[in-house]
Amino acid sequence: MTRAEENYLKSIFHLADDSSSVSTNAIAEKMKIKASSSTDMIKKLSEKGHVYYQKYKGVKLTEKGRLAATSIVRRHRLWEVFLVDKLGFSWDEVHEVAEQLEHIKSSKLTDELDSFLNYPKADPHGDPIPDSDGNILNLKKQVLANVSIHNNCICVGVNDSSKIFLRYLDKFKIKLGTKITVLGKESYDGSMTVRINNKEMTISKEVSNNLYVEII
Amino acid sequence: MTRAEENYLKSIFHLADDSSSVSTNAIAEKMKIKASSSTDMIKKLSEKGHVYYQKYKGVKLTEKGRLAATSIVRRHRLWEVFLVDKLGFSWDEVHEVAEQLEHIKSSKLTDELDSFLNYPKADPHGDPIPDSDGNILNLKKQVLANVSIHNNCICVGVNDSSKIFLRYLDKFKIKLGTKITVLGKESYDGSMTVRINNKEMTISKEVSNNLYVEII
DNA sequence: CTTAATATTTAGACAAGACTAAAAATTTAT
DNA sequence: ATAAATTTTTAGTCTTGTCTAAATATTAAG
Repeated sequence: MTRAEENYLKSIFHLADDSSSVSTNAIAEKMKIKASSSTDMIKKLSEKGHVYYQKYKGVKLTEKGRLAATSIVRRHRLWEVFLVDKLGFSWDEVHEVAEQLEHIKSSKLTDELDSFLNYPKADPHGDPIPDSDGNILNLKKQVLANVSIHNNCICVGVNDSSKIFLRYLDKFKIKLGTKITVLGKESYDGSMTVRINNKEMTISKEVSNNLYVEII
Repeated sequence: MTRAEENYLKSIFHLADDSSSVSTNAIAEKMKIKASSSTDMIKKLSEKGHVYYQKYKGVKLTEKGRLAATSIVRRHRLWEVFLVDKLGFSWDEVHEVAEQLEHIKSSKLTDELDSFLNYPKADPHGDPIPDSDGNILNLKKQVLANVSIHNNCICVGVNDSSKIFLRYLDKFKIKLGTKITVLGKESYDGSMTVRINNKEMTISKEVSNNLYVEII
């Protein structure tokens, strides 16, 4: 599997949440290449059994193709966690580097990394990390603002990755995996009282709208 | 700088310890490609100012080329340390994966990794890690067997990377950076009494011949 | 010092993956 | 239902990095 092939599979995967079919044009647009190049490669992927393809009718991943794609997504997201958690990258600096790291081929590497990171369930943007069999947990990721009172949840990502917001989070030591308990909500301004790191604090609607959490 | 170009520079660097010149044939042999391919690429590298090249006379790295080469070597060796120290790879499993990781381009990544690993001076094979300016510390790496009595040294690598030997080292918790004090030597069989991890032990000539250390 | 052996380069070809321009199929609109 | 607009595919070209076969330099041997 070449790097180019991997990128095509990944793009198709991202374009087709459900198992709907994707046009060669849509692929080209996403990958910022010309449609003719896309058509060419799709033919190759089809011959190799990674996609179903009928002229003018678009493509769908085969099971084999889906597995390859989730494997790439798994690597990408694990590396993103690594960069943020271990190397102190901010949540908006990771994508470009992870685009490169995702192509490193070594299943031992991927699995040891997973273990080293303590089997994270989501990347820093809150997107779920597929397991090594290609299963993707449907994280009921939601914005903190929507969590109702008395619920416990963990931080799984951000909606806003601006420097200012990330600095705010740093200041209060809110990061991936941080546990948050919702203690109260103020209907007047939407502000919220929460317990984070064993300290109570009040956060604005703006903040709670930009924090993704998963209820536990 | 393409991946292929990087591999050529790395090979030239490894072939020319001193600044002697390297034949296109030697490069081809090292890289397991044909001599004609090597000649072709050398011409390109020469045009780009990475090597000095005169037909039939071999090549030398320019300062620019040397800098690029050490940067690749730096990345390779840092990743090797990461794989062994953090992900539990054994010392003979790392090379192939590091060959891939060394091509990831992000100076932030390299420098943060260096910091995360606590600025290691040598990779798991005892080879020195260039700094970000391309300086290579001349580690006076030597086999433990040659260290004389009363000296303190730290383990910087192995000469034998067989599973059995590595298992032996694991058993006694000897790893990269482990401090070793030479307490005595037995001239009869070359065995050596040492203090490792605050415990005295005797190691055979076979072992001390296969452990690289640096005197401190 | 001339020839044989060896090392190196040149010339021409090929696969991968991209491109442009043109042709063909499909969809939309009248 | 047919022409116009749009989407998709085909055909041919280019670059990168490799190869084989042939040509040319260099080195070694008598």
